[in-house]
Amino acid sequence: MRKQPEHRRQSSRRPATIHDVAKRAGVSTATVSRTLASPALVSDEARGRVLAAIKDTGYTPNMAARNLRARRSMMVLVVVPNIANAFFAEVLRGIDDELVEHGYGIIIGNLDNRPEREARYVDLVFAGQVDAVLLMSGRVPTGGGRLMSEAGVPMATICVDIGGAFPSIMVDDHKASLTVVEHLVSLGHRSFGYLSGPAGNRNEIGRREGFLSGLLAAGLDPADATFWQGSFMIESGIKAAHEFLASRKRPTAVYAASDSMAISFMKTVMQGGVRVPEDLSVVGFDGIEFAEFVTPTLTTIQQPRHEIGRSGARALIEALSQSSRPKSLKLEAPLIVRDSTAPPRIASTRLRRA
Amino acid sequence: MRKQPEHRRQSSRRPATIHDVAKRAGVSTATVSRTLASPALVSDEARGRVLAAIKDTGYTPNMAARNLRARRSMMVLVVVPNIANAFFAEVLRGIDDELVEHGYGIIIGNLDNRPEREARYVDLVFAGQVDAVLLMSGRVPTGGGRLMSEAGVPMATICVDIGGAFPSIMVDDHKASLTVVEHLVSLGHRSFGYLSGPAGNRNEIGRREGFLSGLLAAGLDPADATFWQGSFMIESGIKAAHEFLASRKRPTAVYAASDSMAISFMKTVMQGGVRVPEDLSVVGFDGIEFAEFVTPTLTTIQQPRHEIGRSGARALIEALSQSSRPKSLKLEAPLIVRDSTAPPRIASTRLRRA
DNA sequence: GCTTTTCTTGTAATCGTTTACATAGAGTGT
DNA sequence: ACACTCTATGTAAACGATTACAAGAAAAGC
Repeated sequence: MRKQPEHRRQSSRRPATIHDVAKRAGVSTATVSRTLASPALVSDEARGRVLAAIKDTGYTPNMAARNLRARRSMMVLVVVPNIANAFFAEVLRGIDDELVEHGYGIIIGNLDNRPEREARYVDLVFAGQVDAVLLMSGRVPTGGGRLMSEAGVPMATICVDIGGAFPSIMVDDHKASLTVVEHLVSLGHRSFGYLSGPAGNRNEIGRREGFLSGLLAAGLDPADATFWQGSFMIESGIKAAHEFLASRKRPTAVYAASDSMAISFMKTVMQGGVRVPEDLSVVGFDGIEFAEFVTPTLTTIQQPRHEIGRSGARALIEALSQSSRPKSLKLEAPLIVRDSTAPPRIASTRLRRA
Repeated sequence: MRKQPEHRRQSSRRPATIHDVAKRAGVSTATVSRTLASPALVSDEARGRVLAAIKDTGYTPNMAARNLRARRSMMVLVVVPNIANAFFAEVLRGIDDELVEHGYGIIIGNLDNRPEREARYVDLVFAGQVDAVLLMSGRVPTGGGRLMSEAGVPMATICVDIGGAFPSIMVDDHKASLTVVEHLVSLGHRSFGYLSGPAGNRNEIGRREGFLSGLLAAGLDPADATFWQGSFMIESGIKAAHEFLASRKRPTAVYAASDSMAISFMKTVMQGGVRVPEDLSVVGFDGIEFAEFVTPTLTTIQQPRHEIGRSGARALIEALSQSSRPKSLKLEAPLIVRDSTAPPRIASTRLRRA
């Protein structure tokens, strides 16, 4: 069981270091470092030699060393509940756009909907491997008995509201829901169904309350509305649809708290013989790409996903440069009216095709 | 313009280091390090004290320091052409699943379809910030006059074939195309259309050749087929559809080299009055989630995206541990038959609804 | 009891940067 | 000619881990 010699990967020659450059240029490592970090401090002559040496050697500063010395990593951890979720992809793009501009990189923390995966990323943060954290999961990750938020790095949540004093960048759920109800009411609807998100979820709460406020504002009694318990996921839309089909009391408009539910709900009731939008109007929430491609195309609240990501990243960058806490932000989410909503049949038969 | 004192972020007390732990436990830093890396070398008694001290101080090893010393980063760079593309999300999940098991993290390199973004990630690799690279873009990233592949880190491409001696983990395009044609032929189709990917693209070439081979195998003349030049993207499906609608010679089955094109093609010809699958069968390639939700649901080749990601990551891990090159791999891609394909009308009217 | 082996532990070098401090030379003002 | 500022550079100490090597103590062999 002899020990291997320490450097065994000599096959690929090791990359040039600042020492190699310094030697070749005939200067000290300090001058090389300065040439890169603050060129004004270096004479034209020396700078020229250093740059030439850098080119010759193909030198790239070693990040681990730089980060160790500078005590920062130029990396941001983005915690996503499930990377396969199409909704997050565009948000990630927004984050990336902003971060790249400021020289930061993205480390993806994919929880894959398994809380036990949180620990790994808690460690990452405590290990100083990232300078800031953007959270898209529904709670503060924990692991080894500590909360990620205790690590002392700037942190913000986006898309979700996890309560507490946590800075969050998201859409105004309440306000968006209001516009949904207003739209449906203006079409002539009077009987509503609401397909909810998971009980207790803060986004769900905001959307539901907006829905209820909307009913009240229209002079309707929330008690007359039908409620189905959902989970934001596809399956719960199917389940609710079956309940809808089995029920005698059918609202003329259903508002689902997510597009996934809206789409699966719509598809399932249509298979049950219900025509959308003739017999039933359906509205979703999120504005996923899908929504434009289903038949009929889905009326929904468009979350400005790219903008959310970008704003979230920007909030972190600001907090980083001012060493302050990130600031919360509520964004506007427009209602996109498509083909899944129309005047109800009974109330306005004459208006159809007008 | 006075200089700031060096440590200005004293607001959040700095994290515990190995020295803090050593002092508290009354041992040397070497013993602390050994307690973590190879506990067998440490006496029970010392180990106990060290572990207690670690718990007390909340110590987490600093990664930058560890990486600097160990000359590795435990990070893998994944270069994606466009992170917002739903296709890649599931692949990423597969990659993540495998990497997490081996203690590696993911750094996302999002090119956002802009080649100028490549340089940043070339630097990252040369800077030793990642131990390996997984490429999903169509070419080897370049920047500052050097190729990413010259950095000497293990590298493989997944999903795509960029030619050369590059290890690739992907689906057998040729074989998959064959099964598409076989399926359509078995339904009774005799006249075909092919909606291609971008000219010269290696995946496109494989799929096209498979298509042609299939025709020949069925005793058909490829010269009778209709070809539309596409780009894998949505718009080119729409464009091809308009050409289809304007043409007198309409094949009874169209095979598109991507789902995006298949879906937009299908939707557009349907708006033009063509019924799918009654008048026209449509097949796609990729198996994106969408494909299941369009109307009619799309028959397509299902790329095992999760498995591709996982295998790609595994190939890298293997190469890393054996300090060898990653090995290429071709995966099976099944045909998923859905509602967009049916026997052609003319040829088999009697068979319909049978 | 003396040598040899085994087990623990500590010392200090190392990884590749950045940067506070020191220094040397040139320029400036009187 | 002297004191003083500036500019350009080098020296060396961090940053926080890992680990080769040395060394002391305890156990084992004869």
